[in-house]
Amino acid sequence: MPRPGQKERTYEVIVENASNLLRREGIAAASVSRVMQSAGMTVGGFYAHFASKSHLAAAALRRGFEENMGALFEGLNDAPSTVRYDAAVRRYLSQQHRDHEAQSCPVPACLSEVDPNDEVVRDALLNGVETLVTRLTPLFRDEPGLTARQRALGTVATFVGAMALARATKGTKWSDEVLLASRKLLFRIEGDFK
Amino acid sequence: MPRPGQKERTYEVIVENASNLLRREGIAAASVSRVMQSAGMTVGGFYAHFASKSHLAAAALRRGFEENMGALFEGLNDAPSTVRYDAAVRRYLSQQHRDHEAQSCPVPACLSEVDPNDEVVRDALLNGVETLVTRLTPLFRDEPGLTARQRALGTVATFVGAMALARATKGTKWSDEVLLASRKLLFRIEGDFK
DNA sequence: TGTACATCAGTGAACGCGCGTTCACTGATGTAC
DNA sequence: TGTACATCAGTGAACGCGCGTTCACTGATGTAC
Repeated sequence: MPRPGQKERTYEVIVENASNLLRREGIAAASVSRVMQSAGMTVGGFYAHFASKSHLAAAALRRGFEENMGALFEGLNDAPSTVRYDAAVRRYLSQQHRDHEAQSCPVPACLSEVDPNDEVVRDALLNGVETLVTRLTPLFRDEPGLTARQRALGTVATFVGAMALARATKGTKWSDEVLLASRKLLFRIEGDFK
Repeated sequence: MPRPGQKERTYEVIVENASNLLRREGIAAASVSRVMQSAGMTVGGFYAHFASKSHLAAAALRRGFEENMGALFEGLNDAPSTVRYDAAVRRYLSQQHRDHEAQSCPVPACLSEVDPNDEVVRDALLNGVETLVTRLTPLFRDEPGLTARQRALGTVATFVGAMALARATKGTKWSDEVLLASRKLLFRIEGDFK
Protein backbone atom coordinates (compact mmCIF):
# COMPACT_ATOMS: atom_id res chain seq x y z
CA MET A 1 0.00 0.00 0.00
CA PRO A 2 1.16 3.53 -0.70
CA ARG A 3 1.91 6.05 2.03
CA PRO A 4 -1.38 7.32 3.52
CA GLY A 5 -2.12 10.95 2.64
CA GLN A 6 0.38 10.91 -0.20
CA LYS A 7 -2.26 10.98 -2.90
CA GLU A 8 -3.99 13.99 -1.36
CA ARG A 9 -0.68 15.85 -1.16
CA THR A 10 0.05 15.05 -4.81
CA TYR A 11 -3.42 16.28 -5.76
CA GLU A 12 -2.71 19.57 -4.01
CA VAL A 13 0.58 19.99 -5.88
CA ILE A 14 -1.12 19.34 -9.22
CA VAL A 15 -3.98 21.77 -8.55
CA GLU A 16 -1.62 24.45 -7.27
CA ASN A 17 0.58 24.23 -10.37
CA ALA A 18 -2.44 24.07 -12.67
CA SER A 19 -3.95 27.12 -11.02
CA ASN A 20 -0.76 29.16 -11.44
CA LEU A 21 -0.32 28.07 -15.05
CA LEU A 22 -3.98 28.75 -15.85
CA ARG A 23 -3.81 32.22 -14.37
CA ARG A 24 -0.62 33.01 -16.27
CA GLU A 25 -1.52 31.59 -19.67
CA GLY A 26 -5.14 30.49 -19.75
CA ILE A 27 -7.01 27.19 -19.90
CA ALA A 28 -5.65 25.91 -23.22
CA ALA A 29 -2.03 26.59 -22.25
CA ALA A 30 -2.50 24.80 -18.92
CA SER A 31 -2.36 21.46 -20.74
CA VAL A 32 -2.37 18.16 -18.91
CA SER A 33 1.25 17.41 -19.84
CA ARG A 34 2.57 20.85 -18.91
CA VAL A 35 0.72 20.82 -15.60
CA MET A 36 1.98 17.35 -14.68
CA GLN A 37 5.50 18.30 -15.75
CA SER A 38 5.42 21.44 -13.60
CA ALA A 39 4.18 19.29 -10.71
CA GLY A 40 7.26 17.06 -11.19
CA MET A 41 5.43 14.06 -12.61
CA THR A 42 4.66 12.32 -15.87
CA VAL A 43 1.34 12.55 -17.71
CA GLY A 44 0.17 9.04 -17.04
CA GLY A 45 -0.64 9.59 -13.39
CA PHE A 46 -3.08 12.38 -14.17
CA TYR A 47 -6.21 10.29 -14.51
CA ALA A 48 -5.77 8.82 -11.03
CA HIS A 49 -6.72 12.33 -9.83
CA PHE A 50 -9.03 13.84 -12.45
CA ALA A 51 -11.79 12.51 -14.69
CA SER A 52 -10.81 14.90 -17.50
CA LYS A 53 -9.00 18.07 -18.48
CA SER A 54 -12.20 20.01 -17.71
CA HIS A 55 -12.17 18.78 -14.13
CA LEU A 56 -8.57 19.98 -13.81
CA ALA A 57 -9.48 23.41 -15.20
CA ALA A 58 -12.45 23.62 -12.82
CA ALA A 59 -10.30 22.69 -9.80
CA ALA A 60 -7.64 25.19 -10.90
CA LEU A 61 -10.28 27.91 -11.21
CA ARG A 62 -11.69 27.15 -7.74
CA ARG A 63 -8.20 27.25 -6.26
CA GLY A 64 -7.52 30.55 -7.98
CA PHE A 65 -10.67 32.10 -6.56
CA GLU A 66 -9.89 30.81 -3.05
CA GLU A 67 -6.36 32.16 -3.11
CA ASN A 68 -7.21 35.53 -4.59
CA MET A 69 -10.57 36.48 -3.14
CA GLY A 70 -9.27 36.91 0.40
CA ALA A 71 -6.68 39.44 -0.79
CA LEU A 72 -9.38 41.89 -1.88
CA PHE A 73 -10.43 42.88 1.64
CA GLU A 74 -7.39 41.59 3.53
CA GLY A 75 -6.78 43.45 6.75
CA LEU A 76 -10.00 45.43 6.39
CA ASN A 77 -12.62 43.11 7.84
CA ASP A 78 -13.81 45.71 10.32
CA ALA A 79 -13.35 48.79 8.15
CA PRO A 80 -16.36 50.79 6.92
CA SER A 81 -17.85 49.92 3.54
CA THR A 82 -16.40 52.95 1.79
CA VAL A 83 -12.89 51.98 2.86
CA ARG A 84 -13.40 48.37 1.82
CA TYR A 85 -14.81 49.40 -1.56
CA ASP A 86 -11.94 51.78 -2.09
CA ALA A 87 -9.42 49.04 -1.30
CA ALA A 88 -11.14 46.42 -3.47
CA VAL A 89 -11.17 48.73 -6.50
CA ARG A 90 -7.57 49.85 -6.02
CA ARG A 91 -6.32 46.33 -5.43
CA TYR A 92 -8.20 44.59 -8.22
CA LEU A 93 -7.38 47.26 -10.80
CA SER A 94 -3.73 47.66 -9.80
CA GLN A 95 -0.62 47.16 -11.94
CA GLN A 96 0.51 44.73 -9.25
CA HIS A 97 -2.57 42.57 -9.84
CA ARG A 98 -2.07 42.80 -13.60
CA ASP A 99 1.58 41.78 -13.44
CA HIS A 100 1.50 39.02 -10.81
CA GLU A 101 -0.67 36.71 -12.81
CA ALA A 102 0.07 33.49 -10.94
CA GLN A 103 -1.49 34.90 -7.76
CA SER A 104 -4.25 36.84 -9.50
CA CYS A 105 -7.99 36.42 -9.93
CA PRO A 106 -8.42 33.61 -12.48
CA VAL A 107 -11.24 35.25 -14.43
CA PRO A 108 -9.35 37.66 -16.73
CA ALA A 109 -7.01 34.87 -17.85
CA CYS A 110 -9.76 32.51 -18.97
CA LEU A 111 -12.80 34.70 -19.64
CA SER A 112 -13.16 34.08 -23.35
CA GLU A 113 -12.00 30.47 -23.16
CA VAL A 114 -14.88 29.23 -21.01
CA ASP A 115 -17.34 27.23 -23.09
CA PRO A 116 -20.90 27.64 -21.71
CA ASN A 117 -21.63 24.08 -22.85
CA ASP A 118 -18.87 22.64 -20.67
CA GLU A 119 -20.81 22.73 -17.41
CA VAL A 120 -17.91 21.56 -15.27
CA VAL A 121 -15.75 24.57 -16.15
CA ARG A 122 -18.66 26.98 -16.53
CA ASP A 123 -19.99 26.22 -13.05
CA ALA A 124 -16.57 26.70 -11.49
CA LEU A 125 -16.41 30.14 -13.12
CA LEU A 126 -20.00 30.93 -12.21
CA ASN A 127 -19.56 29.96 -8.56
CA GLY A 128 -16.40 32.02 -8.34
CA VAL A 129 -17.82 35.22 -9.77
CA GLU A 130 -21.04 34.75 -7.80
CA THR A 131 -19.00 34.50 -4.59
CA LEU A 132 -17.18 37.69 -5.57
CA VAL A 133 -20.54 39.41 -6.17
CA THR A 134 -21.80 38.13 -2.83
CA ARG A 135 -18.85 39.69 -1.04
CA LEU A 136 -19.27 43.06 -2.72
CA THR A 137 -23.04 43.33 -2.42
CA PRO A 138 -23.19 44.10 1.36
CA LEU A 139 -21.01 47.17 0.80
CA PHE A 140 -23.76 49.01 -1.07
CA ARG A 141 -27.22 50.34 -0.39
CA ASP A 142 -30.13 49.56 -2.67
CA GLU A 143 -30.92 52.67 -4.69
CA PRO A 144 -33.85 53.43 -6.97
CA GLY A 145 -32.62 52.16 -10.35
CA LEU A 146 -29.65 50.20 -8.99
CA THR A 147 -29.82 47.51 -6.33
CA ALA A 148 -26.78 46.69 -4.23
CA ARG A 149 -26.46 43.36 -6.01
CA GLN A 150 -26.66 45.00 -9.42
CA ARG A 151 -23.95 47.43 -8.43
CA ALA A 152 -21.78 44.48 -7.34
CA LEU A 153 -22.43 42.64 -10.62
CA GLY A 154 -21.54 45.71 -12.68
CA THR A 155 -18.42 46.28 -10.61
CA VAL A 156 -17.24 42.72 -11.24
CA ALA A 157 -17.87 43.12 -14.98
CA THR A 158 -15.76 46.29 -14.99
CA PHE A 159 -13.06 44.54 -12.93
CA VAL A 160 -12.61 41.60 -15.28
CA GLY A 161 -13.03 43.61 -18.49
CA ALA A 162 -10.47 46.22 -17.49
CA MET A 163 -7.99 43.63 -16.23
CA ALA A 164 -8.31 41.43 -19.33
CA LEU A 165 -7.82 44.47 -21.58
CA ALA A 166 -4.83 45.60 -19.49
CA ARG A 167 -3.26 42.14 -19.76
CA ALA A 168 -3.80 41.88 -23.51
CA THR A 169 -2.14 45.28 -24.00
CA LYS A 170 0.53 44.82 -21.32
CA GLY A 171 3.64 46.81 -22.16
CA THR A 172 1.77 49.68 -23.83
CA LYS A 173 0.65 52.87 -22.12
CA TRP A 174 -2.93 51.98 -23.00
CA SER A 175 -2.67 49.16 -20.45
CA ASP A 176 -2.01 51.52 -17.53
CA GLU A 177 -4.54 53.96 -18.90
CA VAL A 178 -7.47 51.54 -18.93
CA LEU A 179 -6.74 50.50 -15.33
CA LEU A 180 -6.61 54.08 -14.09
CA ALA A 181 -9.72 55.11 -16.04
CA SER A 182 -11.73 52.12 -14.78
CA ARG A 183 -10.75 52.90 -11.19
CA LYS A 184 -11.89 56.49 -11.65
CA LEU A 185 -15.14 55.40 -13.27
CA LEU A 186 -15.94 53.07 -10.36
CA PHE A 187 -15.42 55.94 -7.93
CA ARG A 188 -18.08 57.97 -9.67
CA ILE A 189 -21.11 55.73 -9.31
CA GLU A 190 -24.13 57.53 -7.86
CA GLY A 191 -25.20 55.58 -4.82
CA ASP A 192 -24.61 55.17 -1.13
CA PHE A 193 -22.68 52.68 0.97
CA LYS A 194 -23.97 50.48 3.77
CA MET B 1 -2.79 34.77 -65.90
CA PRO B 2 -5.62 34.49 -63.41
CA ARG B 3 -8.74 36.59 -63.61
CA PRO B 4 -7.98 40.14 -62.45
CA GLY B 5 -9.56 41.02 -59.11
CA GLN B 6 -10.17 37.36 -58.30
CA LYS B 7 -7.50 37.22 -55.63
CA GLU B 8 -8.89 40.27 -53.86
CA ARG B 9 -12.37 38.75 -53.88
CA THR B 10 -11.03 35.48 -52.45
CA TYR B 11 -9.20 37.42 -49.74
CA GLU B 12 -12.46 39.10 -48.78
CA VAL B 13 -14.24 35.74 -48.53
CA ILE B 14 -11.48 34.33 -46.31
CA VAL B 15 -11.43 37.36 -43.97
CA GLU B 16 -15.21 37.45 -43.75
CA ASN B 17 -15.40 33.78 -42.79
CA ALA B 18 -12.47 34.10 -40.39
CA SER B 19 -14.08 37.09 -38.72
CA ASN B 20 -17.37 35.27 -38.20
CA LEU B 21 -15.65 32.15 -36.88
CA LEU B 22 -13.38 34.17 -34.57
CA ARG B 23 -16.32 36.07 -33.12
CA ARG B 24 -18.27 32.86 -32.55
CA GLU B 25 -15.49 30.67 -31.12
CA GLY B 26 -12.35 32.71 -30.55
CA ILE B 27 -8.89 32.89 -32.10
CA ALA B 28 -7.76 29.32 -31.43
CA ALA B 29 -10.96 27.82 -32.85
CA ALA B 30 -10.67 29.96 -35.98
CA SER B 31 -7.93 27.66 -37.26
CA VAL B 32 -6.40 28.04 -40.71
CA SER B 33 -7.96 24.80 -41.97
CA ARG B 34 -11.44 25.55 -40.61
CA VAL B 35 -11.38 29.07 -42.01
CA MET B 36 -10.25 27.93 -45.46
CA GLN B 37 -12.83 25.14 -45.42
CA SER B 38 -15.62 27.56 -44.51
CA ALA B 39 -14.41 29.81 -47.34
CA GLY B 40 -14.82 26.84 -49.72
CA MET B 41 -11.12 26.20 -50.30
CA THR B 42 -8.30 23.92 -49.21
CA VAL B 43 -5.59 24.88 -46.71
CA GLY B 44 -2.73 25.15 -49.17
CA GLY B 45 -3.87 28.40 -50.72
CA PHE B 46 -3.83 30.22 -47.42
CA TYR B 47 -0.25 31.46 -47.54
CA ALA B 48 -0.83 33.20 -50.87
CA HIS B 49 -2.93 35.64 -48.81
CA PHE B 50 -1.46 35.74 -45.30
CA ALA B 51 2.04 35.60 -43.85
CA SER B 52 0.86 33.65 -40.80
CA LYS B 53 -2.09 32.67 -38.62
CA SER B 54 -1.52 35.85 -36.59
CA HIS B 55 -2.03 38.00 -39.67
CA LEU B 56 -5.31 36.19 -40.32
CA ALA B 57 -6.46 36.77 -36.75
CA ALA B 58 -5.50 40.44 -36.99
CA ALA B 59 -7.39 40.89 -40.27
CA ALA B 60 -10.41 39.07 -38.81
CA LEU B 61 -10.33 41.34 -35.76
CA ARG B 62 -10.15 44.49 -37.92
CA ARG B 63 -13.05 43.26 -40.02
CA GLY B 64 -15.07 42.53 -36.90
CA PHE B 65 -14.51 46.03 -35.56
CA GLU B 66 -15.44 47.61 -38.91
CA GLU B 67 -18.64 45.61 -39.20
CA ASN B 68 -19.76 46.08 -35.63
CA MET B 69 -18.67 49.57 -34.63
CA GLY B 70 -21.08 51.33 -36.99
CA ALA B 71 -24.03 49.49 -35.42
CA LEU B 72 -23.48 51.17 -32.05
CA PHE B 73 -24.70 54.61 -33.16
CA GLU B 74 -26.55 53.56 -36.32
CA GLY B 75 -29.35 55.94 -37.20
CA LEU B 76 -28.37 58.36 -34.42
CA ASN B 77 -25.65 60.44 -36.02
CA ASP B 78 -27.45 63.71 -35.31
CA ALA B 79 -28.99 62.74 -31.98
CA PRO B 80 -27.88 64.42 -28.74
CA SER B 81 -25.10 62.79 -26.71
CA THR B 82 -27.43 61.42 -24.02
CA VAL B 83 -29.49 59.61 -26.64
CA ARG B 84 -26.40 58.22 -28.34
CA TYR B 85 -24.94 57.05 -25.02
CA ASP B 86 -28.21 55.45 -24.08
CA ALA B 87 -28.36 53.60 -27.40
CA ALA B 88 -24.72 52.47 -27.26
CA VAL B 89 -25.13 51.01 -23.76
CA ARG B 90 -28.43 49.31 -24.57
CA ARG B 91 -27.16 47.91 -27.86
CA TYR B 92 -23.75 46.71 -26.68
CA LEU B 93 -25.13 45.10 -23.52
CA SER B 94 -28.17 43.51 -25.18
CA GLN B 95 -29.13 39.84 -25.33
CA GLN B 96 -29.25 40.29 -29.09
CA HIS B 97 -25.56 41.29 -29.14
CA ARG B 98 -24.69 38.41 -26.83
CA ASP B 99 -26.51 35.83 -28.96
CA HIS B 100 -25.60 36.96 -32.48
CA GLU B 101 -21.90 36.36 -32.08
CA ALA B 102 -20.95 36.27 -35.76
CA GLN B 103 -21.99 39.91 -36.17
CA SER B 104 -20.82 41.05 -32.74
CA CYS B 105 -17.90 43.09 -31.43
CA PRO B 106 -14.85 40.81 -31.67
CA VAL B 107 -13.35 41.75 -28.28
CA PRO B 108 -15.37 39.57 -25.86
CA ALA B 109 -14.67 36.47 -27.97
CA CYS B 110 -10.90 36.83 -27.93
CA LEU B 111 -10.09 38.97 -24.89
CA SER B 112 -8.10 36.44 -22.91
CA GLU B 113 -6.57 34.80 -25.98
CA VAL B 114 -4.62 37.85 -27.13
CA ASP B 115 -0.91 37.46 -26.39
CA PRO B 116 0.67 40.88 -25.65
CA ASN B 117 3.91 39.57 -27.19
CA ASP B 118 2.23 38.89 -30.53
CA GLU B 119 2.29 42.47 -31.77
CA VAL B 120 0.37 41.74 -34.95
CA VAL B 121 -2.72 40.55 -33.09
CA ARG B 122 -2.25 42.86 -30.10
CA ASP B 123 -2.12 45.96 -32.31
CA ALA B 124 -5.27 44.93 -34.17
CA LEU B 125 -7.06 44.64 -30.82
CA LEU B 126 -5.52 47.87 -29.54
CA ASN B 127 -6.48 49.88 -32.63
CA GLY B 128 -10.02 48.51 -32.46
CA VAL B 129 -10.66 49.34 -28.81
CA GLU B 130 -8.94 52.70 -29.19
CA THR B 131 -11.28 53.55 -32.08
CA LEU B 132 -14.23 52.56 -29.90
CA VAL B 133 -12.93 54.82 -27.12
CA THR B 134 -12.44 57.64 -29.63
CA ARG B 135 -16.06 57.38 -30.70
CA LEU B 136 -17.41 57.42 -27.15
CA THR B 137 -15.19 60.20 -25.79
CA PRO B 138 -16.95 63.14 -27.52
CA LEU B 139 -20.22 62.19 -25.81
CA PHE B 140 -18.92 63.18 -22.38
CA ARG B 141 -17.75 66.31 -20.64
CA ASP B 142 -14.49 66.40 -18.72
CA GLU B 143 -15.29 66.35 -15.01
CA PRO B 144 -13.03 66.89 -12.02
CA GLY B 145 -11.79 63.37 -11.27
CA LEU B 146 -12.97 61.83 -14.55
CA THR B 147 -12.04 63.05 -18.01
CA ALA B 148 -14.28 62.30 -20.97
CA ARG B 149 -11.65 59.92 -22.32
CA GLN B 150 -11.37 58.12 -18.99
CA ARG B 151 -15.12 57.70 -18.88
CA ALA B 152 -15.00 56.24 -22.40
CA LEU B 153 -12.18 53.84 -21.43
CA GLY B 154 -14.04 52.66 -18.34
CA THR B 155 -17.23 52.23 -20.34
CA VAL B 156 -15.45 50.01 -22.87
CA ALA B 157 -13.94 47.92 -20.05
CA THR B 158 -17.43 47.41 -18.60
CA PHE B 159 -18.80 46.58 -22.06
CA VAL B 160 -16.31 43.83 -22.83
CA GLY B 161 -16.20 42.42 -19.30
CA ALA B 162 -19.97 42.16 -19.00
CA MET B 163 -20.37 40.69 -22.50
CA ALA B 164 -17.59 38.12 -22.00
CA LEU B 165 -19.11 37.06 -18.66
CA ALA B 166 -22.58 36.88 -20.23
CA ARG B 167 -21.24 34.71 -23.06
CA ALA B 168 -19.36 32.36 -20.72
CA THR B 169 -22.52 31.86 -18.65
CA LYS B 170 -24.96 31.85 -21.57
CA GLY B 171 -28.01 29.77 -20.79
CA THR B 172 -28.07 30.63 -17.08
CA LYS B 173 -30.05 33.46 -15.48
CA TRP B 174 -26.76 34.96 -14.28
CA SER B 175 -26.01 35.77 -17.93
CA ASP B 176 -29.05 38.04 -18.31
CA GLU B 177 -28.48 39.43 -14.85
CA VAL B 178 -24.95 40.66 -15.47
CA LEU B 179 -26.03 42.40 -18.68
CA LEU B 180 -28.93 44.19 -16.98
CA ALA B 181 -26.84 45.16 -13.94
CA SER B 182 -24.00 46.52 -16.09
CA ARG B 183 -26.45 48.61 -18.11
CA LYS B 184 -27.90 50.04 -14.90
CA LEU B 185 -24.44 50.75 -13.50
CA LEU B 186 -23.42 52.66 -16.63
CA PHE B 187 -26.54 54.82 -16.32
CA ARG B 188 -25.47 55.89 -12.85
CA ILE B 189 -22.12 57.53 -13.56
CA GLU B 190 -21.86 61.01 -12.09
CA GLY B 191 -20.95 63.29 -14.96
CA ASP B 192 -22.40 65.41 -17.71
CA PHE B 193 -22.80 64.92 -21.45
CA LYS B 194 -21.51 67.12 -24.24
C1' DT C 1 11.17 -10.05 14.02
C1' DG C 2 11.05 -11.76 9.27
C1' DT C 3 8.96 -12.92 5.03
C1' DA C 4 5.34 -13.28 1.43
C1' DC C 5 1.77 -10.92 -0.43
C1' DA C 6 -1.66 -7.23 -1.94
C1' DT C 7 -2.28 -2.53 -3.05
C1' DC C 8 -2.21 1.30 -6.07
C1' DA C 9 0.14 6.05 -7.12
C1' DG C 10 2.86 7.05 -10.56
C1' DT C 11 5.67 5.59 -15.08
C1' DG C 12 6.34 5.90 -19.83
C1' DA C 13 5.07 4.62 -24.28
C1' DA C 14 1.46 4.74 -27.40
C1' DC C 15 -3.18 6.08 -29.72
C1' DG C 16 -5.59 9.21 -33.06
C1' DC C 17 -6.31 13.93 -33.90
C1' DG C 18 -5.99 18.78 -35.40
C1' DC C 19 -2.70 22.29 -35.46
C1' DG C 20 0.41 25.80 -38.44
C1' DT C 21 3.23 25.57 -42.22
C1' DT C 22 5.54 23.89 -46.69
C1' DC C 23 5.76 22.60 -51.37
C1' DA C 24 5.56 20.30 -55.93
C1' DC C 25 1.73 20.48 -58.88
C1' DT C 26 -2.31 21.86 -61.87
C1' DG C 27 -5.19 24.19 -64.75
C1' DA C 28 -7.75 28.35 -65.97
C1' DT C 29 -6.71 32.59 -67.68
C1' DG C 30 -4.43 36.77 -70.16
C1' DT C 31 -0.69 37.96 -73.48
C1' DA C 32 2.30 37.80 -77.60
C1' DC C 33 2.71 36.98 -82.19
C1' DT D 1 -8.51 34.71 -85.72
C1' DG D 2 -5.59 30.94 -83.89
C1' DT D 3 -1.96 28.99 -81.33
C1' DA D 4 1.95 28.70 -78.03
C1' DC D 5 3.43 30.36 -73.95
C1' DA D 6 3.79 32.52 -69.15
C1' DT D 7 1.49 33.44 -64.97
C1' DC D 8 0.00 32.31 -60.47
C1' DA D 9 -4.31 31.32 -57.36
C1' DG D 10 -5.55 27.39 -55.53
C1' DT D 11 -4.83 21.97 -54.79
C1' DG D 12 -3.78 18.27 -51.89
C1' DA D 13 -0.49 15.64 -49.57
C1' DA D 14 2.93 15.86 -46.26
C1' DC D 15 5.97 17.64 -42.21
C1' DG D 16 6.71 17.77 -37.10
C1' DC D 17 4.38 18.97 -33.03
C1' DG D 18 1.52 19.03 -28.82
C1' DC D 19 -2.96 17.80 -27.51
C1' DG D 20 -6.22 14.63 -24.32
C1' DT D 21 -6.57 10.07 -23.18
C1' DT D 22 -5.39 4.96 -22.43
C1' DC D 23 -2.98 1.19 -20.55
C1' DA D 24 0.30 -2.50 -19.29
C1' DC D 25 3.79 -2.00 -16.00
C1' DT D 26 6.68 -1.02 -11.75
C1' DG D 27 8.10 -0.49 -7.32
C1' DA D 28 7.51 1.50 -2.73
C1' DT D 29 4.67 0.76 0.92
C1' DG D 30 1.39 -1.34 4.59
C1' DT D 31 -0.61 -5.80 6.13
C1' DA D 32 -0.97 -10.73 7.45
C1' DC D 33 0.98 -14.45 9.50
